Amino acid sequence: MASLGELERAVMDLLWAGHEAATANTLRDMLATSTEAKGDAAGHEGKELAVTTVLTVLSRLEKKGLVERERGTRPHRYQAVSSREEHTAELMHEVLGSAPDRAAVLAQFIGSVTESEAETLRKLLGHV
Amino acid sequence: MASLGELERAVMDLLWAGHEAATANTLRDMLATSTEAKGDAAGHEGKELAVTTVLTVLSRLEKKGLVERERGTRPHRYQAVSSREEHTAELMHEVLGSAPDRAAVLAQFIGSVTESEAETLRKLLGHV
DNA sequence: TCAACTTTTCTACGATCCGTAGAACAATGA
DNA sequence: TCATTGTTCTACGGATCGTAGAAAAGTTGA
Repeated sequence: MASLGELERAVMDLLWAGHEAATANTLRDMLATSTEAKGDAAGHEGKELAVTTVLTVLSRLEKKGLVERERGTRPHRYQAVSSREEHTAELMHEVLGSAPDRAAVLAQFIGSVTESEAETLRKLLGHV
Repeated sequence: MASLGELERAVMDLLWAGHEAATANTLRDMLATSTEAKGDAAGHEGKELAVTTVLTVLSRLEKKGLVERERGTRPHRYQAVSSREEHTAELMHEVLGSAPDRAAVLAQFIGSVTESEAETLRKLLGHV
């Protein structure tokens, strides 16, 4: 109930990266130039999208609770409801929460974490 | 690229729970009775599905790499490729992996973990 | 070997989601 | 008030999923 499409994700990435509230037009331009000019790998973006397209995805993202907009200003300004980190962590909890044996999942999870991440975790858990 | 539909999930739950390889017929019966007779909350299951329906989802799950089948025996027998825990942990890694700042996500994640889970994690990380 | 039955594969349809955008409507500025 | 800019409505095509019939393939008792 919170999976994103490719364009939706691209928009969230911009909102998360930028980040102050942005208008649909700004986002359209950003989408047109982002990841472009790299000439390298699969140039995902670089398409000149119609503004209505951007507005549609923004509405959908709003409905999903990922984005909120200021309706006061005229060109509405959109921003992410939570940071990418919060959102991602929340997703992780969602995934974890759907399991009957959380401890076992955590064990499995920790088992395949890089050493540096393990170190990060140890610090975060600050075992006294 | 690994999100499951409602029925697909129900089938995986059975394969993960039961858990020896099962035939499509067995699964159909299990789906019909599982979560039924509870008369309580939303009785999700309890539908008598057509066997072909079950076979279809099993094929799709196979294509997704979540299920494998023994083609030798005649009623093919299906089983989960990995345990629910492995799968869930993998999903968590997938979610985490898509973030630029993994450490920040982990911090956020740890921040909202229950104390008992924090304890579990400390043990798993075996300080020192 | 053949008919009857079981199992699997093929094909398909409706619902929902997502990318995409035109048409229509609303606000704003001159 | 009119032209411009921004927003909402409506819609369509592709993909995924629940659902299952039709057809093909395999199995088995006689």
